Order: sequence, then C-alpha cells, then structure tokens
Amino acid sequence: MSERPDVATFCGGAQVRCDLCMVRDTAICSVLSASELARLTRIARSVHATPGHTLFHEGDPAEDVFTVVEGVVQLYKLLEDGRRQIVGFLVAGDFIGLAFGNHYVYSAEAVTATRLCAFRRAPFIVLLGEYPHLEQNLLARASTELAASHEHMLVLGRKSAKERVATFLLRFAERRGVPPGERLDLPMGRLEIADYLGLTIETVSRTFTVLRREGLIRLEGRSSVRILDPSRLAAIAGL
Amino acid sequence: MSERPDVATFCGGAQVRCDLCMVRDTAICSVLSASELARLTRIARSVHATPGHTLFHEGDPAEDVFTVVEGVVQLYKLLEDGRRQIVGFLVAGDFIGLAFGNHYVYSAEAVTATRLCAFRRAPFIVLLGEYPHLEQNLLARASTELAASHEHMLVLGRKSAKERVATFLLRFAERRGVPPGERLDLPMGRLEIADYLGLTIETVSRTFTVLRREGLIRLEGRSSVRILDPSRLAAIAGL
DNA sequence: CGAGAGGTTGAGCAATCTCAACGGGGGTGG
DNA sequence: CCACCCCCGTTGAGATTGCTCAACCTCTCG
Repeated sequence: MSERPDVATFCGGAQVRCDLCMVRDTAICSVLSASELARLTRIARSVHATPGHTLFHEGDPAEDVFTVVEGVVQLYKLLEDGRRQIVGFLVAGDFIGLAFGNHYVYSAEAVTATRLCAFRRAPFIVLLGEYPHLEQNLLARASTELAASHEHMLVLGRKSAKERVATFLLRFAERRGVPPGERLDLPMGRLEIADYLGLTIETVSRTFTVLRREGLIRLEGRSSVRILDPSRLAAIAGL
Repeated sequence: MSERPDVATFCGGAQVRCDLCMVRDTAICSVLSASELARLTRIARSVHATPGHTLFHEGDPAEDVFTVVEGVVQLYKLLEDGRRQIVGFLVAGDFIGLAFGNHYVYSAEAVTATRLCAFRRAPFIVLLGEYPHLEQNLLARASTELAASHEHMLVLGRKSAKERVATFLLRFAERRGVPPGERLDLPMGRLEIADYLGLTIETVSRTFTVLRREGLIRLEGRSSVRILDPSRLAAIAGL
C-alpha cells in the first residue's frame, strides 16, 4: 500500500499529479521552485488505499501529513460507545494534517480507492518554516476549512433532517463540480451520509425518498443522484 | 466605542496589554521586533464594546481583523427564520478574522463588556506576508481552532443534551482556567448556551437542574456554577 | 422596593430514533 | 452465463428525546 515515488510521479508527471503540487488554483508547488520541489519530494511517498482502509486513527502519533491525489477520504471522530461523527469528506486537492499537534485528532479512512501523497511530518514542518509561500497556502486552506466547519456546525446544530440532506447534496455537487441536472455520484453509503449529517441511516433514506417524491431529485441506482430543481432545493437547504 | 491608541496602550503598556502582542504562550508580538510592532500599531485601533453590541454582521465587507483583549465575544451564524448557531465564544487572547475572505462569514457580538484591538485587514495581510513568525502564529491558531470545531461537530451531531451541557461546562472551565470546585462564571445567558449547543433554553435549564440534583454541579446565582464532581461529569461528557 | 428580564418547571407534541421486516442490485461461484 | 446470496437501502410501527407553549418564579437592577 506504500511505495517509493519519484518527483515526476506525484509532482508533475503527465498522468498522475499530486495536488499538493499542481492541482487547481490552490496549488502549492506552483509557488515553489524546482529545488524546493525536490526537497519536498525527498520526504514524500505515494500511498494507495482501498475502500474502508484506515489511514490512521485518532490519537495515533502524527507521523505524516497527506495530500489527496485521487479518491475520497473521510475524517471522523468516535465516542466510546461507537457513535461516530464524520467531520469531513476530502477529495483530490485536499490536505490532511492542518489541525495536528503531535497526535492525530481524528481518524481517516478511504471511502473509495484512493491515492495520496504522504509527507513525513517533522521535515514537512521544517520546510513550512523555510518556504513562506507554502505556509501561506496552508493558512489559506485552514481558513477555508474553518469557514466550512462553521457552516457545518449550523447544519448540525440547527437544521432539520430535510434541510441537512438538501444542504449536503448541493454542497457536495458544488465541490465535485457537478452542475444541476447532471448525474452526481455519491461514493459514500447512507451510513456515511448519516454520520456526516448527525442523523440515522433510516432518516437519510426517508428524506431522500421525500425529496424524490417532491420532484427535487432523481435517484439513480443506490449511489447516484440528479438534482432536478436546484433553486427549490437551495430554498429548503436555507442557502 | 472606538478611539486612537498608542503603542503602549495595547502592545505592552503596563495595565492594558493587547494579547495579539503579549498574551500567553501564543503571543504574537513576542516574536516581533520593535519596528515590526510599530508597523502593527499604525494599522491598529482600540475598540470597546458593551454587552449585546454587534462588532460586525455575517456578509459585511471584512475591513478589520480583531484580537480580544478583555471580555467575551460570541461568533454566530443565522438562518433566514432566525434560528441561530453560535460557533464559538472568544476570550482574551483569541483572534477574530482567520477565516475571512473579503466578507465576514459570521457575525460577532460582545457578550460582556469587551475591549479589542482592531487591525485594518488589507495592511494586516501585507504584514502577514512580511513577518513569517506572525503567519506561523496564525497558522497554529487556525489549527487549534479547526480541532476545536471538529470536536464541537461531534457535540452537535452525536451527543445527547446531558452530554452536551457536561462537555460545555468542562471545556469552558478549562478555557477560563477555573479548577474544579472553584466558582465558574458563565457570562452568557441560557439562550446563548442553548444556541451554542444546538438546544433550546428550556432543555439547557432542565439539564442544569438534572446535573444539580445528581450532585455534579452547584448553581450559584443565575450565572455561576461550581463543578463538584469533575470526573463523573467528564464520564457523562464522553471526555 | 418594585418591575422586568431571564430562568425554571410542567404538559403535550413532533421530529427523529429504534427495532424490525422486506427488497433489490451487484458480485461471485458454480 | 445464470442463479444465489448478501449487503445495503427502503419502508413501517412504535418509542424517545428534545421542542413548543404556557405559567410561574426569582434574581437583579433601578
């Protein structure tokens, strides 16, 4: 599940591009020089994970930080009795490790087949201090994540089941860049959606059914949706 | 409510110390030189707010970032129909403005009489780019806040009313540095606690009563508590 | 000392959860 | 290639937690 990469593999290769380096407008490596990239590469390795594979557990010593290259990863926290709160779904371009002290503060698990870049944490932090652009990029990411966390608190603390599911569908479609009417793949199961929204499987399922009956969405297979009426859905979501 | 300060007033004066400069081990100015401090001072002003005073609303253009010098500030988000989620209570030493784009993403309101340092945002961001220590400090703060947000998601998404109130009491006591058995002042009302915990006033009140009857806490006046049995309370909180 | 805001308590209700049964689609093995 | 199985999702009925509405109480402050 772990292998030695070379620079090209994850920092600019034609097929496979580590998003820490070259993905989107939040690119990190785009602000780094070749020699800086090379240093980054020396502390990196490529990681593959299959669905359900745990990258690390809450409380483990934080040895690595990660970048998601491909696939979907979920971050979650558990209570003693097994209740779970998923605090976020990460997709290509997202960074894991912003919020760490010396131990992971949540667990991370692959939802789909996933490819990541792992960087050893200690030297990564050193690099951070030397490359201000890198640090600025991470601060910007942290700000964005913080704002997303706040919005999710509103969802969890104050929205009804229907509002939660509507919010989830719109936000997830947005994040995946799927325009209304297009098929939106939901790589996670109902249990994951429930644990993300602070609901039960059954309530999520029932709510999907309600939205379908009202003509707001169409369910295609068990893991795809089409948003038919984005504006009415947004009105329900409170967005 | 706003006045011109000088450096001494909020960046090292004997009586009044802006925590952006000198509070705790998360101090910012402790890593800045005298000339850097002087530049910071030029874009700063001192702000006083009385209880209930709104510093800014969600959606307003983000013209300033703040540091809380004294008092308690609450950050919250609203839904159209008035439902409110308080996303955090800030105390002396906390920074407001980490998560901003060009508009505030939440509203901020003084809970108690409050003194803050306000920095004009645009030049502050310029300084950020020039003083890596400042940026590192903010990144560390952002990480801490992010972890706190995640924990609060677990509270809002998965904990019962009793667990929520227990968690709140322990965390708030911890943050204020009040040891078990000591009188803990709750500067916010039941409505604010409810809107922070995703509950109603009545449920918060009933839950306080339950905890009191079980001998876990003592209520003193309407706005003070004493934690009598921290370990049992922690067990309930799931900490 | 009086008034009013804020807090507490009670009764009934509604949303969501729990427990349980059923269904169907995809994967696998024959 | 087909059939079976099993996981996952859906649906239903009843239980429960927390909410709503309403009355009452008690600090606190003027």
